[in-house]
Amino acid sequence: MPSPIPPCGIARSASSRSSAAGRPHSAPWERTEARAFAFFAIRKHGNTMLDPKRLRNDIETIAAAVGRRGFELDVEQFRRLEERRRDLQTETQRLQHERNERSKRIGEAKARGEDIEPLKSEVTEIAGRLKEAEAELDTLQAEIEEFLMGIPNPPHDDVPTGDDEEDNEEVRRWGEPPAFDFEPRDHVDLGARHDWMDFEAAVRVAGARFVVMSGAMARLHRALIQFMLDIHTREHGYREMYVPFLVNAASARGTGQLPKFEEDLFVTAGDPAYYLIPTAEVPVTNLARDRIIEAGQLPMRMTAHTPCFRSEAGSYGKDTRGMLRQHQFEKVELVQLVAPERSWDALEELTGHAEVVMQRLGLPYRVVTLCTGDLGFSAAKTYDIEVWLPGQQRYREISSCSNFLDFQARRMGARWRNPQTRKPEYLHTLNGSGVAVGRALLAIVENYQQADGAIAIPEALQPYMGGAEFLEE
RNA sequence: GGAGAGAUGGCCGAGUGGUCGAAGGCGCUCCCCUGCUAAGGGAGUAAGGGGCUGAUACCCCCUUCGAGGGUUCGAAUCCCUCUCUCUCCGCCA
Repeated sequence: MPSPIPPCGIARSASSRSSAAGRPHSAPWERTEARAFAFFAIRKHGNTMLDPKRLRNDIETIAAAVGRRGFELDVEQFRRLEERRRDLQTETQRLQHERNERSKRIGEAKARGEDIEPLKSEVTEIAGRLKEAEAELDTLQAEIEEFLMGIPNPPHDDVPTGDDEEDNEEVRRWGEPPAFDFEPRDHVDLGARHDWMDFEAAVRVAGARFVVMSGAMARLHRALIQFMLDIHTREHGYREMYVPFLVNAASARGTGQLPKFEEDLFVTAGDPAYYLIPTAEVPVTNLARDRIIEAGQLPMRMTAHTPCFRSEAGSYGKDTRGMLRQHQFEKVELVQLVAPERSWDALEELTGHAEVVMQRLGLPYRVVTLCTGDLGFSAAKTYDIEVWLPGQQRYREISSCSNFLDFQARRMGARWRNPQTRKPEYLHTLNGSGVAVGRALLAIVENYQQADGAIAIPEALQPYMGGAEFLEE
């Protein structure tokens, strides 16, 4: 039976990036959403973001790995909880068995026309004890879930240990920062020409962290989107997707925005609430939620252009000038769903796909491996692509490419059927920006600026701009 | 917004209180037959969790028929609440 999901696939994660180290996490049990999800996880998938079996068998290794990201896993606490859980669960199941057996016997006795009253009172007594045991077990399991939910994805061995972006490891550079024989301006100054970028208008219409673009600049923005989508669909084998920009809570949970990072999201007022997507990763990766995908359909490579909405809570005062950090921006996203053994290769490929965009645009960039302190909560490894910004004289993130292994798949129930075992198993998810449109735009403006304030158009983009070599009007 | 119907395994679809984890079909796996192909015959085939174990092998057990709660000795089946889907009407594109 054909899956409604088209064959294709890559993924990324700016959102999941919201960090393990950066933000103080509130304890899960302090939030009702976390509790609700804990039950959800138990009932729906019976697991959490980490493989519970692996935790039981090899908790020391996991503790050491997440310890590298500054996360202290309380091994003793876990063992205590687990021991109690095992006893309680065994007892509960014993009582359930007892009840089932005796109820069955009542049915048989009744069929024979015997007196069933004494049997009934017996089962009633068992049911009473069972109810208590079940309630206690529920409470305990919720507690364990809360404990597990707070554990980040153990970083891959390759990931350098570090505190913040200072400790990220440069992998490679491409291109040379342009040498200007004049003082380069930033995109805010350059964008003021012809009202190409109007931040004041945006404040009147919406507020801070928005932009209004007009004329050739608006067209350039649109051209970039077409350009990127064409590359990924025609050359890299991705299927173009159009997806909802508002998602339900289950999807926000699936990719990890909820429950921990709710304050990063915009939410609608109605009931049920919708969440404005902070990245296309959310609707696209969730296409696989609660599904079993046939092996022949993997790898699934999907690309989507979407707006992204972020509250940017906690980044007050950061990057307030210009359009580097906005509440609304656009992105062409790459998402891949792959068989587990393929995911590390897929991460290299996916990162390469994003790099092609940079190279075609002639934008100097470097690739860094995020250190443990900068790594997003759900990612096992992330490459950031950073573009050179003459206005800031430094490299800034323009794409973030991550392998989540089975971390996301586990919590959203995204599986594939392993031909070897014939069993459904969790698949691996990846995603990456290919690339952020707004940031690509301002990178072009700054890197292609002329002494007189004119902006040249990268050659590869000219066909998308009616053949023009400079932004006009 | 008004009225009605429905939600069952990878998919379709039976099933109105016990022997139903669930008929049948499709799909899939293995075997047989057929000189390729097509067709045919047989067997098997839900997921999650726990226990046991060197074991992701057997075996035993528990849970799950949209979600949650209730009635009952016993619930896919009865009751309540919620969510979603479909059809018709209205409304708006």
